[in-house]
Amino acid sequence: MTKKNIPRPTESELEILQVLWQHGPSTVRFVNDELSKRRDVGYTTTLKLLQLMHEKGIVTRDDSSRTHVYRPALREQETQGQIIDRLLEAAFGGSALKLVQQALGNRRTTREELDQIRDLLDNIDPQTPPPPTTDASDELA
Amino acid sequence: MTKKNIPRPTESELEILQVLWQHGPSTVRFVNDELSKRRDVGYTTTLKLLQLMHEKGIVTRDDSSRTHVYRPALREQETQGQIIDRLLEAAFGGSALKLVQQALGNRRTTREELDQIRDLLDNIDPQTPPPPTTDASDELA
DNA sequence: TGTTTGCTACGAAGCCATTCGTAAAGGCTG
DNA sequence: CAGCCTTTACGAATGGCTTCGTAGCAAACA
Repeated sequence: MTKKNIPRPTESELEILQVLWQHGPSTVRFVNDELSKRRDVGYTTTLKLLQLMHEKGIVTRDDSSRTHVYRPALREQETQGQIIDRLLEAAFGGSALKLVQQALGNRRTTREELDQIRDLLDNIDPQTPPPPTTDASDELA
Repeated sequence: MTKKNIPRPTESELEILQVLWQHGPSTVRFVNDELSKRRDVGYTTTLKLLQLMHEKGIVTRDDSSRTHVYRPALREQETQGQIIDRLLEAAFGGSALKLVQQALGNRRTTREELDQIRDLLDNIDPQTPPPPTTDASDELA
């Protein structure tokens, strides 16, 4: 199954991916310890999750030694991008603007972060061609 | 019934909420027609979804006439805000900056939207006092 | 008035995510 | 060596989401 088909990580899987992204290749024990800092989770639960993720191709593992070492098979940015895509469609009607407004509006954001975002904005090439607004309001059913 | 506890809408429920937010109070038929523009969905499926959402308190309905009229019980901004909160925790380690970077970085965003975001930034009161930075970078596992 | 159409209610099935219990095996220590 | 600890592998139970089929009823229509 060398599928390009990237499985969409569940919420639990994302938690684990975050640990792996942040700390690099990790054992089940380590991942579980990290997760345990945030919530109650059994060791075998974490193990099972990692095994499933392995089957799905979300992580790879080195099982040459008895204690397996897992590492992410998905890159952080790509994955996050995908998630945003979904969210954009699912909850924001495709409007990145609305999403950013929400992310920044209802939240305490530091001046430093705001500045960083401004920098980011200045480095974006605006996509001049506004997509032909597919206004389906004239259709009927 | 009158639960304070706001249930977190599922993805399908969000689709429906979007229709209601956008078009106002709607019948099952109307919602289903809207959903059908995007994907294949049976009438009774939409009906059931709306009934469940009603039970959960996600929508209210007027059943005084034979054809019931549903309307959202959650406000768009609040709901979207909640969703962002979750996403922030689940996938972005709580960093709104990272999220915004992803939302804007890998995406075709129009100049107009970028300008609007700049306006938004200018109207945000930055949280100048970075609270006693709980810098966890020295922790180990 | 009898038929057809449209609507709601309900239940059940299928699928997936999550959690946990238990067993088997390797390795380490006393 | 014996026993304990850690690890992996499974299997199963649970619960939630989604979908659909069927039935009953009301309204509209010819």
